[in-house]
Amino acid sequence: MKFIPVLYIMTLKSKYEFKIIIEVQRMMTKRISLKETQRKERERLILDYAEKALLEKGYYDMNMDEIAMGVGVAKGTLYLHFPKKEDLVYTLVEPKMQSFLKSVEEAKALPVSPKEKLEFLLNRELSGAFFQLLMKSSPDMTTIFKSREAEVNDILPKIFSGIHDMLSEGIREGLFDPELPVEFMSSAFINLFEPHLYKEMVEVRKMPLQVFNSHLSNLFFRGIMDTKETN
Amino acid sequence: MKFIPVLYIMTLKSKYEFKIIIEVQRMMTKRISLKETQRKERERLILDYAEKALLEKGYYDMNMDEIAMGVGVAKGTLYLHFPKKEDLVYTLVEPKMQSFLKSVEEAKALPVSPKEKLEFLLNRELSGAFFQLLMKSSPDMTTIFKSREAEVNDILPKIFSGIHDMLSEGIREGLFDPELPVEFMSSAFINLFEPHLYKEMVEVRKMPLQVFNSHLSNLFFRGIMDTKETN
Amino acid sequence: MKFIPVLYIMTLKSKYEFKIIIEVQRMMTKRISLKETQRKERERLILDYAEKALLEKGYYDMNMDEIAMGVGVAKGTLYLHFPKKEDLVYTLVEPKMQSFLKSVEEAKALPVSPKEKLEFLLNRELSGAFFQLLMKSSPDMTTIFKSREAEVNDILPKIFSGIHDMLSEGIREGLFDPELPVEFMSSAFINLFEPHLYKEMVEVRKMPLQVFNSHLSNLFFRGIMDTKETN
Amino acid sequence: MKFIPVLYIMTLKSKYEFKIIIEVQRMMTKRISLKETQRKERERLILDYAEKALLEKGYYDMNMDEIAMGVGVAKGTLYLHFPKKEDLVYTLVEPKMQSFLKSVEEAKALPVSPKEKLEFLLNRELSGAFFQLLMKSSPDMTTIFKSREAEVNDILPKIFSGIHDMLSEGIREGLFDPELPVEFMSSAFINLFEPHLYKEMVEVRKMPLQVFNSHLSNLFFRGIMDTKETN
DNA sequence: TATGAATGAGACTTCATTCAT
DNA sequence: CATGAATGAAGTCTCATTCAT
Repeated sequence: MKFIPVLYIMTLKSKYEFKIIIEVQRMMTKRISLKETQRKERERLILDYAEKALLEKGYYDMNMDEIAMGVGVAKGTLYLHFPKKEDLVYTLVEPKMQSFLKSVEEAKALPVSPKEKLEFLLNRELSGAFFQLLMKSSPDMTTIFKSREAEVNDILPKIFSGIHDMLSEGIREGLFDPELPVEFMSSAFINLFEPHLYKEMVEVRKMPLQVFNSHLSNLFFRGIMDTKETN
Repeated sequence: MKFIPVLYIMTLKSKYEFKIIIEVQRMMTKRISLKETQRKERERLILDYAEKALLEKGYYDMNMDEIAMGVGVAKGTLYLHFPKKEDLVYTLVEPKMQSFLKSVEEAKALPVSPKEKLEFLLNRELSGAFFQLLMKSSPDMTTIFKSREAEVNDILPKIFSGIHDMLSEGIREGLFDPELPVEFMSSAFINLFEPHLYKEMVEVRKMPLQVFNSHLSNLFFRGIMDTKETN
Repeated sequence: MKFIPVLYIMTLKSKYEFKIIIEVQRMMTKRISLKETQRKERERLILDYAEKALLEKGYYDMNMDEIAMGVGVAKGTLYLHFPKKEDLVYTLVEPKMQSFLKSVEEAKALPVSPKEKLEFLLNRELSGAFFQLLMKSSPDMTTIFKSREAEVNDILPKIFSGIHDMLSEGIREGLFDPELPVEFMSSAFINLFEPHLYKEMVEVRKMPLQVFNSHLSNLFFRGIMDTKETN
Repeated sequence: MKFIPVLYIMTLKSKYEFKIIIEVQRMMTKRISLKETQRKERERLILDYAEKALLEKGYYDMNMDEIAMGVGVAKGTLYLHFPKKEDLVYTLVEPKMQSFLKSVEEAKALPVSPKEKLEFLLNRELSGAFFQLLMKSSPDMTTIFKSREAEVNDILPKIFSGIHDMLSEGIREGLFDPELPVEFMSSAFINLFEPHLYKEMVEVRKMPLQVFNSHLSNLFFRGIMDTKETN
């Protein structure tokens, strides 16, 4: 059992003491909980809460106090897991970049056409992991990532070159317009993961994800298609 | 005993089932009570220092840096106790107003003559709590308390009307001069708490408080006495 | 003719220029206006405006910008007349103290009873010059006057001792209660000039000044009267 | 020509007769125009520097000290031009939104096909003013603009609906794929202004702007083209 | 190990005062 | 002389981070 006191006193005029306990129980208390498991779990909780906060408020408006309170741990505990605010955020972003990279590599390895490879990537990553790109795009993140330049520069270029390869392959196979520079295509492809369109269509207008994906994929592939092949 | 737990849950992750127990209790656990005691002590230290500073220098010339330094804590610590400078000062003034009001009400309830009621009030409050009136009188305070208008307007009018009532009672009973407007009397009575006279006589010239009080009370009651009654 | 541009632009969205001229004409353009006269006049305007501001807002909430704007001169011009904000305020207060002192001395010299002397003083100064005492009482002023200690200490003691003398005279003549310390009486007398009572009665409740004065004088003199004389 | 003189007289001494002349005129007097020019110039310098800082570091990492230093003025001077940090940034963003809106309206009014209208818009605004969208997209900006909600909500919806109209027109004329929701198209169109692609291609890889534009326009219009019309 | 009170650097902003025009 | 833009010291307040318990 764990206690999570979440307390926000608005204007306390009383001279008396009080203690508020919010008792949080897990849905299933399986008791397999070794210390390390607990640690991981808490880390998960922190990261989940932080992700939401980051997306909603941005790096600067999300503060450590709020996260500690939201997760139900002390601020000090946060710092046991993540020595810097920056670390917390980077820990959030890094696995998303890794997962994206993994998807890129899986896509590349598929025994299908380049177009289908890219569509696979789009389907796989659209719904969740394009997070990092949002992050990378925010000017804040640029600042934050400066201190992680080495690590970031290990992952992102691999992602870009993977995409680049699939697009080049498509050009070589006469599928994609050879007059469009590959870099242009790849940047535009990356842009598809940009969260605004997704948010607007899927979250606000409730367009089913599959429909959204198919529109997006149509838009892009028609756009880069080699139209001379139809002649 | 009165408990005011004000709970404001901001955004709790919802993967868990919540059971909320609001357990309100007096200081019992040693650990907590110790901390809480320390907290109170520190708050006392801050308030004491701030009161001195406020009286000596006024609201604007007293600055948070100086208070922090004087108390021996960091600036941030001050803000842990009092979110705004204003709050610090208001916390200083509010209990004095409350105490004054309480004394007024006690005085009113006494089964003695109006004159004795007012004398009781004078004796009770002269030595300490007339602070608020100094405050209210300074033009700064008027400005500062604008944001606390509601609270101030809850207390002060009660004080004034309480005094007004006792004076009216005295007039009806033929003790006080009916030709003096009650408002005049009550303003003059309030003026007795003005700290200059007190400071000069009691603090500077070391007049015993009781002597000071009796002079003051003499001065006032002779002043407002209905002299025609002797005819 | 003089131009006083008083301009407060709220949210200017226009890309165009504009100039606003407020032309202020004197009621009677006597053209006797030597430079020095103009200078004096402006100084008068500044002081008048500053006095109002000081009374309404206190020392810190009244700012030089506002005064300059209110008077219709540039901020720099203010500083030609008064090198420091402090100087401006002191220039405001000083003549009031002087005038008060003069009245005290006139009162003392009158060939009438001490009570009548003090009543003369009350009548003379109540309506205007008790200003300085308000000032002296505000904690701000204490700070400000620190830099003028020498000057202030030249005037105020004379005032107090003048009043002291008249009261002592009254005691010697058997008019005032010999059991009340003279210092107590004099402080209480000074307190009569405290502006709250005046404001409340005369300004808010529109009590005629003469009535107010007579009440005040009644209150005080009955209060300090030697009641044994009636025996 | 439009003049917006907004006059707010705060408390003018009333011993004088006033004649108020509101004389509105264009820059004529050399002196004033000189000063005004200087003012404008300095404001330009500040805005330029701030824009750079904002783009590089984001709202929170750009600080007023740094900008003042960078521009070579004192911090106070900054606040002479822009009362709040927010104002500085909004002043940066607002004209870009306005210019974009204007371009949208011009585009709509052109006597050409919807596709050509949108291409005109793309050509016109790509190189400079898509700034606002970057801004609007950053989570910070969402926060910042909360205080300007009214103003922002006056401009942005007009932009979106203008684009929406041109796209709908295109669908009606059988140019654009009727199976793609207009909202999808318009969001995708807006996305074209997203600065990453531009930066990468034009600024980093030095692709000529016209080439970049033509690629972009190709990509988009092929993407949304109604392909069934060729049948 | 977990806590949360304490810290203090640093951000924004104000305003008395100066000074070039 | 008069002006008012420019200055910068100083104040309030926030929040990432530390550390004694």
